Amino acid sequence: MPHKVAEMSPQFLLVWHSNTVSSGSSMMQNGLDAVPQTNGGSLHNSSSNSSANSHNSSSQTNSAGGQEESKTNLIVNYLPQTMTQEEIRSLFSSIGEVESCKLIRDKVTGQSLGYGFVNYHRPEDAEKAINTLNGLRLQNKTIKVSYARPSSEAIKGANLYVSGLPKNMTQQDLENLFSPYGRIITSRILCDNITGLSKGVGFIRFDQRVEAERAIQELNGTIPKGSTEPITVKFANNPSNNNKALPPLAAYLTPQARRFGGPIHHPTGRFSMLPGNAMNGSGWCIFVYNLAPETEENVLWQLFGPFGAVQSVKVIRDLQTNKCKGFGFVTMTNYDEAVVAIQSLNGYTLGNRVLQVSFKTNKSKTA
DNA sequence: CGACGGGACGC
DNA sequence: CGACGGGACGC
Repeated sequence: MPHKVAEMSPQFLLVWHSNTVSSGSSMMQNGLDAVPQTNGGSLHNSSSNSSANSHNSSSQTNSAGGQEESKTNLIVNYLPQTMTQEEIRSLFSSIGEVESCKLIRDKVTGQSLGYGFVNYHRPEDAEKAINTLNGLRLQNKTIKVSYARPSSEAIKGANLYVSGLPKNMTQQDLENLFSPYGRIITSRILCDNITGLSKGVGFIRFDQRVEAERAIQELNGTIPKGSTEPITVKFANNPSNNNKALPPLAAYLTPQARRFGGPIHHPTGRFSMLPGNAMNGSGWCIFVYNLAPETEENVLWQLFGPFGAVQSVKVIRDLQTNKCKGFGFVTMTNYDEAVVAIQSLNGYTLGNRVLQVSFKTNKSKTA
């Protein structure tokens, strides 16, 4: 059983909080908050969605369309904005051989739409990817990994916006209210950021458009049991027709600069501890020492992902035993984020081992 | 105590 | 009144 981050000492579990899209700037000044890990050894954020329930093996009974659901094809949601297709491939390849990988980008701007597809050769790898990568924190996001449904027109536009909910209604209450009308993919109740109290507004995403339509017909204007106010149920706004803060021209006049996270700050001459060959042109290589023999790549993703853009991770194994030789490497895109990760994770207790984390040096057995 | 990979230009 | 953290089906 591989170690999970959640099993580590809680006081060391650091999570990156930032509202800014990672642009490689002054991230060191921003706060790192210690996050008390609720026990359980799982990073899965089951409170924010319900898809796990919907994708049990029992749900493989085909729904109306009669389409067989793929057991190798995954949809990945809530990806960090800067994450590239190759980084996604790198992440999912840590589980097993990936057949194909596709990050969905805006057709005109080229910006990531924050989701993509990963298809494995083997169903067991897809299952393992869900078990180990769903809920993984990467930068300021918590990714979601679930089986992709067969693509069809029937599943599009099935997201509902619900308002007028009683303030004491829970996510589970909301699901109970809507579940008679179809298979719920995600649900959410919006809460005030400060008070944490419900805003009486939520979202329900159904599997099928027709399910959403029927829920509107049946529930819009009705008064939930125990409430006095009728709820409004309608289709959610389409994010592509966003009326958000004007996405000014400048934003996609220089998409390249953003894609690569902005200028890299070379520490040359300004610091006594030079990373030296830690920088390999497209990232900063970090050495992680004192990993347990059973360590798998996903552990490194869990450790470093919250601190910023991770390009790749590697657990070094003995060729005969296939056990980790006690160390590994992580390549991060941005120097500032790498520094914070090193400062935060060096000395971190993983299991019963104290990690040593630093920029990679030149040391090697043959040199 | 221990400690820094490995694929591999090839169109 | 309200619009997610977060553009969910191949952009």
